[in-house]
Amino acid sequence: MRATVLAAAKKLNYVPNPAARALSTNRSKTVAAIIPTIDHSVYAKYITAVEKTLSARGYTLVLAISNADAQMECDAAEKLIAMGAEAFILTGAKHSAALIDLLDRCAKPLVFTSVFDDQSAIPTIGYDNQALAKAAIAHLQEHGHRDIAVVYGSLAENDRTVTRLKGARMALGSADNTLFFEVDLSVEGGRRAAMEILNTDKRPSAILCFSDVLALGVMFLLQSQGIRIPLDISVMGFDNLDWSRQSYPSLTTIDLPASQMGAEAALQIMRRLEEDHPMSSLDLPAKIMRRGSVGPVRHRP
Amino acid sequence: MRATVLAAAKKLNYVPNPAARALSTNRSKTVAAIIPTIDHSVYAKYITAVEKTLSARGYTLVLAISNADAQMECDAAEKLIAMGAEAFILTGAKHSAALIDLLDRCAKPLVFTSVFDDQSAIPTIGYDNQALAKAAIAHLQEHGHRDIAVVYGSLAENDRTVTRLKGARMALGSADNTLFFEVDLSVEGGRRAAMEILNTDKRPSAILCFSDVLALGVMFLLQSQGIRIPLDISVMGFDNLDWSRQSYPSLTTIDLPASQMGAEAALQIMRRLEEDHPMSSLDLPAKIMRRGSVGPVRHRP
DNA sequence: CTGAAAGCGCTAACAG
DNA sequence: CTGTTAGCGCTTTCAG
Repeated sequence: MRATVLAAAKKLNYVPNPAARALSTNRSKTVAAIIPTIDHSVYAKYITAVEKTLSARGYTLVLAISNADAQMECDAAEKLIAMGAEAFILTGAKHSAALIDLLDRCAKPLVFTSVFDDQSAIPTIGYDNQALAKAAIAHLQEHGHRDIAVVYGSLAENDRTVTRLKGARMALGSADNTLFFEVDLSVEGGRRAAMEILNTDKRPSAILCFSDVLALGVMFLLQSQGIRIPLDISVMGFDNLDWSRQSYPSLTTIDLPASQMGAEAALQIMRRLEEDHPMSSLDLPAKIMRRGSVGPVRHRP
Repeated sequence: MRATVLAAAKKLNYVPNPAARALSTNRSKTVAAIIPTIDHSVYAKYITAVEKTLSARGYTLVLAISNADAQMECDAAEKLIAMGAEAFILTGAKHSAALIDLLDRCAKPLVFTSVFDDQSAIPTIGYDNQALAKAAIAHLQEHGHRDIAVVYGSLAENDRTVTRLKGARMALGSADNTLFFEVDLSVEGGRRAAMEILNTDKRPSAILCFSDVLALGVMFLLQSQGIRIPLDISVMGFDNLDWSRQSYPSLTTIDLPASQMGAEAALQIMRRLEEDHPMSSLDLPAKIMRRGSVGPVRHRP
């Protein structure tokens, strides 16, 4: 009987109307993610994993782009609620109080990604940015580097960068021979930072970038000035983007578990939605990729 | 009266239920886009523009990723229809007959992007890949290059690449000293192609890549071998990704109107949906960015 | 201009 | 196990 009806439905090309179903069940099977920009491999990878994981179980991802602006993020969230999003995946741990309050009042399940924080009241699925930055500095120090420059994108709307910076500062201790450069999170930003670095009195022997994108800009500029990497200056990145292994020289960097993070966030959200399973923070493994752009410090002539 | 109700609604935090509205009006205000991968700046930019344009007018983008697989694309479209997508934006002009048939039967408005084709029955919003490839070859020829290698990603599921290749072949005429390399569309692919190129008997004086991503891999490999760009070999890309101006040397490439394309596609879809305005193909301007990676041919010693 | 009611297509609860 | 029915929250139509 059931079979005959199903067969007839198939023959008639019947497709259930999702709006009617959503209205009746009060479930839209839609989850929202808001990312600062799609135009960065690290977000692209993570969102790809979210989309795959969600759609494999019949859920739909709706995506909004905040341009790293807290106000835009909040506006986007309102729209997404109005569109029927059942849960939210936000990038980073710092968001406008209005947004958190809104999601709380609407009782929308919520996860933060790209960070791991034990203390957070809201579950965080990501990595320990502070520890990773510390590890990066330690890696440079193991190679004898004492004069290190740190390059990063805007601190204003990016708490991951702030946390990494804190970690780097801790690892560096009271060494005040460290140079810090805040630039645009872009290849051009990296280039500019490197230009400034070359103009300083005491050139650092290593440059740590909080994104491979910045590191690429740094490498391009150093090469254009005939500076050898890592012989003259070592360069280290963050993200482990696709090209970083193939670059010349290959880039020493930190591999972030972007895909795993997206999949886990999606999974936890769905379990929360379906079985009311409580969500919990997750510290995903990241690791240093030791490659060719970091070498031992060379003593100056 | 109207005002008092509106005020009360605001005070009570009333949000219309989108599912009920969709059910009642038979309109979801949702449009679907399917792209091969999100992890390529050129798609990321175009999708960002689609999302912005759509959401500015109260529409929602639902995104699916096909991994450049016609079957996955078709499956994704079915899901998207079941989710209530009202119209579709597909990348490229080549899709499974089943998919086109499906969208036709469901009477879903449809546009193709990333290509412009006068002859297409379905509106195409993009650029003339064949003409652009011709122009690229011509640009190299103007610099005296006669021995040219062409590097591109998989032809199997990418009609833009096929069209570009056709254009390049036409511009090259009967010159059979041209080398063609089909590789993975990645930095690693570019690296491999460059390795092969260096191993050929008669090294070309210029390498044209149908993506900046490939060009980056080519440049990395040439540099690792101590080959000077453009002195020893010229390199040309396609896409004009962010970093291409900052690379060392800066990459001569073709600027594709990715953002404009996304915005136009979204706009036409919405006009079609709202005013039944017929959609029409659009040939958007692309142009050669003359930069540092292409130089005059040097006669061999 | 305001108020009442039907119905969009589905699910869930309940009756036979 | 099958068949019937109420109702999800909105829009639209029609009556007052």
